[in-house]
Amino acid sequence: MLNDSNDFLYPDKWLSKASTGERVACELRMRIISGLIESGTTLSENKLAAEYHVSRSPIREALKVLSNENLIRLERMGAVVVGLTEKEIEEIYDVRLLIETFVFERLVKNDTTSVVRELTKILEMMQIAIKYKDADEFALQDVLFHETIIRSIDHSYITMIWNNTKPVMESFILLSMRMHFNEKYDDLSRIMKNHELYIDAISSKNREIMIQSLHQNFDDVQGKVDDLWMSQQMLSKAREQEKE
Amino acid sequence: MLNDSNDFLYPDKWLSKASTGERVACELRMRIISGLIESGTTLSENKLAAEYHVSRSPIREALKVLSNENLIRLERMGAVVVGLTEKEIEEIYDVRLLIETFVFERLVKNDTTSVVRELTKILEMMQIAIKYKDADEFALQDVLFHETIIRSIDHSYITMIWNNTKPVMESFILLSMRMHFNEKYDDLSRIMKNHELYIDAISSKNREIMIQSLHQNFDDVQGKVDDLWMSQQMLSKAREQEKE
DNA sequence: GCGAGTATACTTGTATACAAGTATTATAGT
DNA sequence: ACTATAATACTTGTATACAAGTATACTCGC
Repeated sequence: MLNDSNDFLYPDKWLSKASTGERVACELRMRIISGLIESGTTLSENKLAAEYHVSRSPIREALKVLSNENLIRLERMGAVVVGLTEKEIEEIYDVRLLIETFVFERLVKNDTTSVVRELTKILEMMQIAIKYKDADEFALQDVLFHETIIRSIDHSYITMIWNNTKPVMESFILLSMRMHFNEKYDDLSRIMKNHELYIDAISSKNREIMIQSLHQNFDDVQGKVDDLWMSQQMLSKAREQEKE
Repeated sequence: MLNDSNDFLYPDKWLSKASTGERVACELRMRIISGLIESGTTLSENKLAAEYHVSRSPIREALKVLSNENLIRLERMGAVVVGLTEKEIEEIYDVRLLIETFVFERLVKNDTTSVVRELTKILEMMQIAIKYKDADEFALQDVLFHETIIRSIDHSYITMIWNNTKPVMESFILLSMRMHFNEKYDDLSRIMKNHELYIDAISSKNREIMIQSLHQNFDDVQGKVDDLWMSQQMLSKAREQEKE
């Protein structure tokens, strides 16, 4: 049932040390964000357990996780899928803008050389990922880039917010990258340029550049949002045609 | 074992519709924040299950919740208590400052009359709570005040952040209020004045007043932090003496 | 044909059972 | 006395079992 038409969506190697529950959460998350599971669908623990060939324990765990991420709503009977509309994606980026701005203000008060060094390393990794056309790796490094910045100030509650938004963000970026990677090289170089700008802002502690970079980043995303949105629409149309 | 010296810390009536897992989470949260469970302690699912006379299922659920709130760290063997130091409390208020500022910027773009009306109602409830010296009710309404503001902009990810920080904040405020309520009436009137200021800022859409109010609020908290901190120290000293 | 009431099937929440793995402790050998 | 190895006791993760509650559907009465 699960493997009828699609392979697993989430990269296996990222799940090496994950428990069954985490694996299910990742898989469900991808299926929800990609639109394979439509908004409004009601998920039942029993059915999911049967589909994934596991017991209800890990399923319950996964549903709790997804509920925290606002992808589903746990109700009396069943978990209804909230999904990710354009609105939610904008809201996630609101949050990222908010915390990255906060982090920047903290960051510039201290020595930033070690962070800059780490970020530069990640940037080079991203370059390699482009070279070998590895969309997943590129997405991973992209997320890691921002995570590195955010964790650098050692603020447990900012980190908490990051931890809660990261999975959705990561999945979203992953899907976007897979769709774009082979077509739009312009986009990729723009993303790279923007990340360089980001590093510049941090190393020079220049607020202006920072804001410029953040907005640029947001614009980048906006395009991806539209595309993902369109692809979801297409998927759902395709499904409707199947039903006929 | 559990009821040897202390009654339950969390108000029973707030748990009317809660599951066992939620109840355990609330109780453990209060015990951690109050310092009854010291930082660094390792909690075992089995022992907790035995203490609370429930099975491991709800305990696991509770530990996941507390882990999300950054009160414990789930490790290979056991969950180690992180606790709430002065640093963490400041960090929570960083986050609240961050999101309430964001919310204000959104709020002033729309009609605020209905929110102001709700807030005014809550303020009157707080006044009644003072009149009847009901610290718990006062704390509840205080938290509800801020929740009302935050939820008013209907931003799912800001709401998510609130949901994740609320329980700790609520417990913390609850404990603070219980300690202060009967001693410092000055504090209470200051808090009330500040909430009025908050409402003024929203209804007049005045950014200056808003910032003033937020900072005032933070100063209020700072005092409470010191006191709670001291009380934790006292508790831990008392425990050491018991051991002798 | 239609409405009320009951029965059934499915829901979650909690308890228990089991398996795999890890730390600690005790014992045996040097 | 000390080290190494083995055994034991305790850890989590997953599966299964059971109970209480809810929605649906069917049947019976009108």
